[in-house]
Amino acid sequence: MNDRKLLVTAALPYANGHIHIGHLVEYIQTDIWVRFQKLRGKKCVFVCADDTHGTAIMIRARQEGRPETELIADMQAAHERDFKGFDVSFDHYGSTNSSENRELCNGIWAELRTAGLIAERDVEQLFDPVAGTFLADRFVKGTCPNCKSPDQYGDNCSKCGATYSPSELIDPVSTLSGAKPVTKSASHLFVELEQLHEFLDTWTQSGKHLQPEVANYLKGHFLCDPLRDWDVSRPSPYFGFEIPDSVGNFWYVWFDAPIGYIASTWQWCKANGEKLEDWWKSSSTEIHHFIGKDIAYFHTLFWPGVLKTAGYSLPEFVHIHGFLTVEGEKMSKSTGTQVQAHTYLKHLDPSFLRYFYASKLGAKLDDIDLNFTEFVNKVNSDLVGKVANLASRTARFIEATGLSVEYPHDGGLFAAGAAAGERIAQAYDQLDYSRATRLIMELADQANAYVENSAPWALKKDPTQQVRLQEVCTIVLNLFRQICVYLTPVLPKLSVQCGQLLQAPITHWDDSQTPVVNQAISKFEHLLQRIAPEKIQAMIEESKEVVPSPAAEVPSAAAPTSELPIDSGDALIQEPMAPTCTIDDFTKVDLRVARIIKAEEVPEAKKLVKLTVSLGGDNTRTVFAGIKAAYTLEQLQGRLVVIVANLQPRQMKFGLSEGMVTAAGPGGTEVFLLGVDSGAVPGQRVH
RNA sequence: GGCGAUGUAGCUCAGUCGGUUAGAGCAACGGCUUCAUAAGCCGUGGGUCGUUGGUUCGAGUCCAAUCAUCGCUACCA
Repeated sequence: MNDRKLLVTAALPYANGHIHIGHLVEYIQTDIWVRFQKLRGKKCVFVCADDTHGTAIMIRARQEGRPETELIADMQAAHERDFKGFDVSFDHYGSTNSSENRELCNGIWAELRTAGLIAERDVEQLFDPVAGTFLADRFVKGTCPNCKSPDQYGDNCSKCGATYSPSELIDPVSTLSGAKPVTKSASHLFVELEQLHEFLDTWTQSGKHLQPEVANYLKGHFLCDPLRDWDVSRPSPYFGFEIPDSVGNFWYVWFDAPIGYIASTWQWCKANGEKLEDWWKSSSTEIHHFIGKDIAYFHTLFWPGVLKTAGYSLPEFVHIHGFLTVEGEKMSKSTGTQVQAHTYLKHLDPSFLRYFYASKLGAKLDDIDLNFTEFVNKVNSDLVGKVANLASRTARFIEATGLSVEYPHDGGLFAAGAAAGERIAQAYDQLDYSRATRLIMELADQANAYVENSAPWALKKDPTQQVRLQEVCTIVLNLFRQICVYLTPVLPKLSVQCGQLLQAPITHWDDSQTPVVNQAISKFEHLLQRIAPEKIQAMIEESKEVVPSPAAEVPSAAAPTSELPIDSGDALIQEPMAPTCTIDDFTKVDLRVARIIKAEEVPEAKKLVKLTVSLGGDNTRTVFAGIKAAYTLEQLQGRLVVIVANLQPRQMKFGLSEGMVTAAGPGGTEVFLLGVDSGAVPGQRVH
């Protein structure tokens, strides 16, 4: 079994955004596992690539006025820089936009055809005549055909929950150009996954390839019903690979993305004189995918189905991890908790995040939380106070003499540490890094206690104890080195530094089993700097996206300052301009100033607040607004707002809503009610 | 509301097959030490294992119900 090779992949980052600390959970988790396997002497190859295709890339490139290839090249360079900065050490980092990937897609496609899994049928889709492109569901808005709610996306209604195709929308509008889309029929290609149902049932439920929670989830959500056909083609124009036997059609990005794993391996093979078959079509190679829980479906149903059909090896295991929360909440740009990799690197040592994640990660797919207080405490206490301190408090004593010629008696400490190695290795192998780090810290505690009891600083002052001093330091530095060996997968830099200090590089896990003796040592230099809490603060500040607070908005409107803030164009890109409307269209909408006379909690609702607004006199309305997370009841009580007064009342779960309160912002805590300058009174119309 | 999970010390978590008095780290408190980056060592306090019921000689662990929290989703007119 030991000659088995490992091929490891992490999910392919999409070329539409930068790497942030949430992504890094996965890359660090995977990198630790790979480094561990290599340190144990396993043949292990770690490949990844940028995921480059799809409508989003095409649109973005257009907005930036440059070719897609330029956009994806820039983004890939940024991704690789970020990964390097965090010591994520891919053996090869490719791109899904490669000739290898195209060739593999062709081959796999042919196999799917031969197996009779591909069906073709027409799909009515909306086409934007101005932008000259078919519109993905998210690029179309219109009125729900079921409940007549306006401003709904193309696939389902967020109001009544109806699902439909974009072509059924009433008065559809392209969010790209604002043009009225036309319905065009296009031929789409589907993979009939249901034909593989039995195989997928067996594979996912075998208990060997997936975490039990995942197998359970698939069984309850997908495998209990017939599997739906998968639409894997998109009509031109589309940024991707054209399907060879279906001119004008391109593979959907999710078809060619996982094939990118194989393509990247192939590129690695070419560069290293290896054969792809040995890695993807051989029982002597175990394939391990590491992914987040959001893309479980693709990797556990569609992907095994494709591999099986095309004659490639199936993954030995798909390791699925949870998400990162920061301070107990989802990452957010406005609070600065969605820290980008390059921002982190400006302020903090990547080793710290690697260690912190390791100390929190288990094999389950629970989310992990980054609490900054805990982060600072843990890193400073464990890495600096315990581990680095071992070298720091002994190395200088024996800079002149070096290590003892023979390893002295240490009361069995080194042997106990060596014996712990198998338990630590097992924890790493099972992805239980929190256990591994806990076990390692026990060793550090014992080593520090040994320093305390041996009191080298006292020995130093006694000229008759110089040999003993050298022995004690030899022991402590070897315990330190043993710990560094065990931490090598997590902290490769510390491992190298330790190798330099003792002039004995750490190259194998078994370096933990034998002490280094009779050896000069290098001059001691600090290995790690403690985290100053101010650095965290600075990092968060830099990560905050400028979002004007409601409080700041009012004075700036009343008293314009001489310095205008620089506003990014992100909001407009996020939600493109609606098509031109006439003044008649506008006057159909009756906007009125209203006063919130009562704001009530709706206990069962997560987002809704029940408002009673007055338009003056006896004229009051009940309005439900999705602003619970952004405002307290006290803040709402009494204030003036602008409402859409002639909106058709809507029956909601908690009552009838007779209007809409206007607000800007993406939602959640970022909702900003429109206010009016003083002087306006309820009932006045907005012109 | 649907689906998935999770509730163990102030915080983050471990707790194997049901078995003695439920553990660790961090934080807190007291003492010691001064080699070390305000690091280290020893000690102390702190838990009705969410709640209720059940199975059992015995339940943190198994079963049922219930409550709470988190994620996705629905409800943002």
